[in-house]
Amino acid sequence: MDDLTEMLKGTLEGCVLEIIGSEETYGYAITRQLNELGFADVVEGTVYTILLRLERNKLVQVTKRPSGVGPPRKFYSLNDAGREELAKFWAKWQYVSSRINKLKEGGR
Amino acid sequence: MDDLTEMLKGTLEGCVLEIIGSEETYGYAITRQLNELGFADVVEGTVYTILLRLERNKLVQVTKRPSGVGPPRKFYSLNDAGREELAKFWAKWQYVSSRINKLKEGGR
DNA sequence: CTCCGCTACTCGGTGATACCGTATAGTGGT
DNA sequence: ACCACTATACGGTATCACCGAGTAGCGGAG
Repeated sequence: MDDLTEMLKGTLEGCVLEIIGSEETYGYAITRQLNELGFADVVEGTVYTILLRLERNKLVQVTKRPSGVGPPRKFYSLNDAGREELAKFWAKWQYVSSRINKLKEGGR
Repeated sequence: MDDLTEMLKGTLEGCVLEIIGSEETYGYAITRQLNELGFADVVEGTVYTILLRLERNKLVQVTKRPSGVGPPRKFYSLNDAGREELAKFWAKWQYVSSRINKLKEGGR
């Protein structure tokens, strides 16, 4: 599958929110999860920029813990604002994807 | 539904391609179709930038015709490259939306 | 012991895209 | 004469994913 970056705009951040929401985790591991999920070309730098943005926007709680196999990890979990944002993301996704699928099926 | 613009990045162009692919039409009418389809906040300016880009990328054939109710209209139809691009768009959409839905259903 | 590889995060800069506001212009109604 | 609707163009903006280089900790191969 060739370049998906443009189509991921606005959705990748939501995916990261979902991953954090289901389990407290950290940037490097999130990148690996996204890769295994099929977003093979997503690299660390991209995920870290998203995480820093989430932190700046106060949607996550951050805890730094030593790793044992490398530098310390920054663990992220959602706060109330983050959970609200996640819910809004899925509502938008539901809305947009249903309209696009309707267009695809010739719904006009 | 609040602001969808970020989520439409990378998909709105595909939607316009689909609309053009199903019927030869012009910018103003495409905007109205998108609005009726549920993308209520998409305005003319946005559609015209997409159309100019499609033209620049040689994905469409353009014919100018008088209107009778206003200035002349530029009618767009897909050429071979445009049809190919449209097929690629739907393949990408299928790929991305299925992965995101899997993530949503807790597929990890 | 030094180099390499894997883990792990930061940050400045780039390119693509949708959006906004404004301008231009044709037609018809008041 | 003005306004509303139709119709297109264009310069500037914000946001986002991406890229590349840098920093840093740990363990194993040579």
